[in-house]
Amino acid sequence: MTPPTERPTPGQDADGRELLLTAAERLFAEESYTSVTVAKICAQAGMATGTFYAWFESKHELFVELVRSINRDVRRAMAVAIGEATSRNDVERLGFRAFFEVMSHRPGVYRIVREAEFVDPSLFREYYEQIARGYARGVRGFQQSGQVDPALDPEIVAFMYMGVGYFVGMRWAEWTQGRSVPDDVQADVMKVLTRGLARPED
Amino acid sequence: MTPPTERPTPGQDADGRELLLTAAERLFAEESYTSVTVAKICAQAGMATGTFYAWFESKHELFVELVRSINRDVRRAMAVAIGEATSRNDVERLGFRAFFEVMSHRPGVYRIVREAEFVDPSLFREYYEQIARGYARGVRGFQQSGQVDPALDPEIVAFMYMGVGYFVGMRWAEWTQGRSVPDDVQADVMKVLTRGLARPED
DNA sequence: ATGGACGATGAATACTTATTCATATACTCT
DNA sequence: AGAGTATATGAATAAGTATTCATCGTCCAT
Repeated sequence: MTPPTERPTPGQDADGRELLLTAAERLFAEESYTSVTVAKICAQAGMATGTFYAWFESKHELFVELVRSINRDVRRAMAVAIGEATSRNDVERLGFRAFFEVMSHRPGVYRIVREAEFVDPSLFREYYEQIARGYARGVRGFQQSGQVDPALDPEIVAFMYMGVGYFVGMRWAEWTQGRSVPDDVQADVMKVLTRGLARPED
Repeated sequence: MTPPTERPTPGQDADGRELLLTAAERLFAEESYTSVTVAKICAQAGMATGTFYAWFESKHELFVELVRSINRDVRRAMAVAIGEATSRNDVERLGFRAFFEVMSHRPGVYRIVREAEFVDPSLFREYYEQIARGYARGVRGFQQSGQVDPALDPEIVAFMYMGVGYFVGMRWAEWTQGRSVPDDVQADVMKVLTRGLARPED
């Protein structure tokens, strides 16, 4: 009824929201939205079922926040990895590597993003459209500096990037035991994209 | 209230399974597995709830059969479209076009395939691994005939194809009103893949 | 006619699960 | 110590839904 304090206590005050989000991530990474019950999340977080509603309005609200926080983490990890790099080759290589690394180190985290399509379709679109805008901006820059064929539509290229990352990540970071995308797989992906997007005359 | 007998589907014995599968496809294309109830499927198919279990063991069994039949349909449509074509350019162009056409003409059908990941994960993997094997075989052939860089791993290329088809199809065949992938989008996709997979010396 | 096979029916069952609420605990300030 | 506040508890509630079952129609071979 009374919503919890607007801003979580600044320190590491074992915020109930954080606790629940962490517990939920672990569970949603393995099981579907439907089969992960509020009771299970609370058990995993070490609290009673009713406490859930002191921190979240509903199971759905927690899921939305979880997806948004994953989005932030992935974007930040890629931005940090890319750092000051500016050449297309470096940016692409470091970006893909960071993306695959998140998928490997937080197993199943991307499964959650995928399931968002069925839990909250507009959230799912929001997620990918935001990422696509960022990629398209990058592509446009490379077109201006002559590193990408200017005849290509940046949005199409962005969706191609995402599709490749999604499927290759799913296959090698999630479907295999090693749970990390091997270097030679990344190398082949880079090779195809490097040649595929280059200006024709090169 | 209901006509005397269930209307015999033209040309076939009025198989309850077919009726239910068709009704279910329409519903699953729009709503999630959870929110499509057995009662709704039966209402859509024009039969009473209990009748469902005369034709299927469970809601889950119907879903599995639906995904398998979509898989067959997609593969057949692509095979028919490709026909006798043998050049890489024709095979790719016709294959992608056929795939996007299925997504456009049976709106939401691919949503069902995607949701399979959460309803029955092994079914989902089975689906994509089967398709990947087919694509990889094709890629290997093109490598032998010198139309694809022989240094690339066919399985990696297959997953890249699938990722691109998946995301581009989702964005242009499902997220837009027109609900069909425009020719210039297909052209850009083809351009990138054609160059990206070609042998380096070309 | 008639028996019975094959479906069809839809109310009843059995179970699951999100959410609420009356109550308890812990901690802070005076 | 006592009042006040924030958070925790977990049993009870309410709603939803897959599946079952006793019963009913329709058709066809005898």
